Amino acid sequence: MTIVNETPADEQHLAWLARSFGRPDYLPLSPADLEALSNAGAIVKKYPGTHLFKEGEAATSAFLVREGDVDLYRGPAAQREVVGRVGPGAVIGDIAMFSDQPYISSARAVGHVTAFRFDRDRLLPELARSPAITLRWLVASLTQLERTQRRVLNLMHRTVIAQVAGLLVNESDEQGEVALSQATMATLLGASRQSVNEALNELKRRGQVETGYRLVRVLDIAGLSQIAGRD
Amino acid sequence: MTIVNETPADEQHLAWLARSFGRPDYLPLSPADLEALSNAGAIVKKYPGTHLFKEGEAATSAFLVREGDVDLYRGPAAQREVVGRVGPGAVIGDIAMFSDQPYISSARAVGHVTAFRFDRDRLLPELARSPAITLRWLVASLTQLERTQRRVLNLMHRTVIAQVAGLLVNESDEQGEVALSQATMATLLGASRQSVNEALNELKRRGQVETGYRLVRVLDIAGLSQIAGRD
DNA sequence: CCTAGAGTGTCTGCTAGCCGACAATTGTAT
DNA sequence: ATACAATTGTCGGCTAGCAGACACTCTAGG
Repeated sequence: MTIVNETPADEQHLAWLARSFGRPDYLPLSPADLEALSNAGAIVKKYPGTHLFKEGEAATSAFLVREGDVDLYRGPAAQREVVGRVGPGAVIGDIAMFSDQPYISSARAVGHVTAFRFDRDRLLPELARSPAITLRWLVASLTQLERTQRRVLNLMHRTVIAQVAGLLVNESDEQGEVALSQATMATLLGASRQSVNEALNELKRRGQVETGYRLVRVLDIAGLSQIAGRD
Repeated sequence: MTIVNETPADEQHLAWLARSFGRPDYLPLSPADLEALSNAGAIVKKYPGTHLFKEGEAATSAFLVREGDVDLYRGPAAQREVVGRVGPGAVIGDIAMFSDQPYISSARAVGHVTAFRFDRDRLLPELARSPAITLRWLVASLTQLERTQRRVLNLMHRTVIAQVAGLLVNESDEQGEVALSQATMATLLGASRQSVNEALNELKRRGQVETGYRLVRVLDIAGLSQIAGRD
């Protein structure tokens, strides 16, 4: 994880994917749906460090994460650039699969991961049989599209501090903590490490966050949300 | 059309919608599909200046433009901010309709417009009956999503000149002309009018474009594409 | 307990692009 | 024709944020 200040467009693409698709609320499928789709794939368990899929492979499957976290990264394994981490509820690889394109990132199990794997060839007929589910997926993807566009705006002409605030609001866990290095946050936002650092200092000065090693603790979500602007 | 240098986030959202959805290649439906969906709506003809839908209305319908151009704009009619123009093949309003949200923009016929109007209440059952079409729509929307994200990158960290070049490449018609004011282009890109002007001058200096009143003539598409970077 | 590698805190340029302002040009409606 | 509106062309000032550099701090692995 060295590439930090040089964040080529492709890295950021990934960052985008992560930010947009990694969101757990992008869950187009209910348990009932899954029941109906049980023929379309299978549950898979992955040991830490193993891959769900790799960048560049033909996208024959999509995955719905059930348990555990998955890192999305790009580039050769040796110098991989982690670009996002998704947890239970996330659907990954569906775009590539439906669009019949190679995966644009690699997905690697962080801890023990359980996921439902949809196989393209089996899923399509199944969807043709269950239009309601297809429709649900469609609505989910359109919602996602809308959200992505909306988010774009919030990035495009917002100051780094607003972006950082937004990221913290979205990414903080139950304890209000965000366990990301400033460099990673910078990549996620498409900003420079220095700028993120500066923004964080400002927020710290205002008493809205505390920072630590690879950690940011959110103290005032309301305040941050306000800074971030509507989302 | 005064608001030019102040381009609030919402305006740009619209710009995004226009740029992303206005693209004629976002056509998920073949004539055969339409035939199958003929129960889901009806063909409508609009006189110049009339509206297909207005911002804020409940999105009960989506439209597939058949003939003529449609302006997408935002704000009160008096001081409307045109934010994009779409032609035949474009599908508009589908996001709002499927997501059950109000339209985010108004759509107004520029010339005589023929369009197919999908009515939500009739479309949904119809889609349930024709899963293949739903699936096609899904794939189209995911492709669109992917494209949008990719495009985001090209905007996010590219210089204005690169953005302008990209816009020209995408938006030029058969004669290699783009009939947009610099101010509109600026809004579309989320840049300032002045910067766009400067970029255009640079391109002109290099002999890659000619400019006129509300018009840019593309002389060297290859060159522009290269400047724009991969898309 | 030490040390190497990762991450953080800061500083000094530097520049793209924004903003406001205003003149010059082109279109359009009377 | 002619006046008014829309658009283009340009300046100068100003600021956010990037790049490079470097010291300092934390943490994990022997």
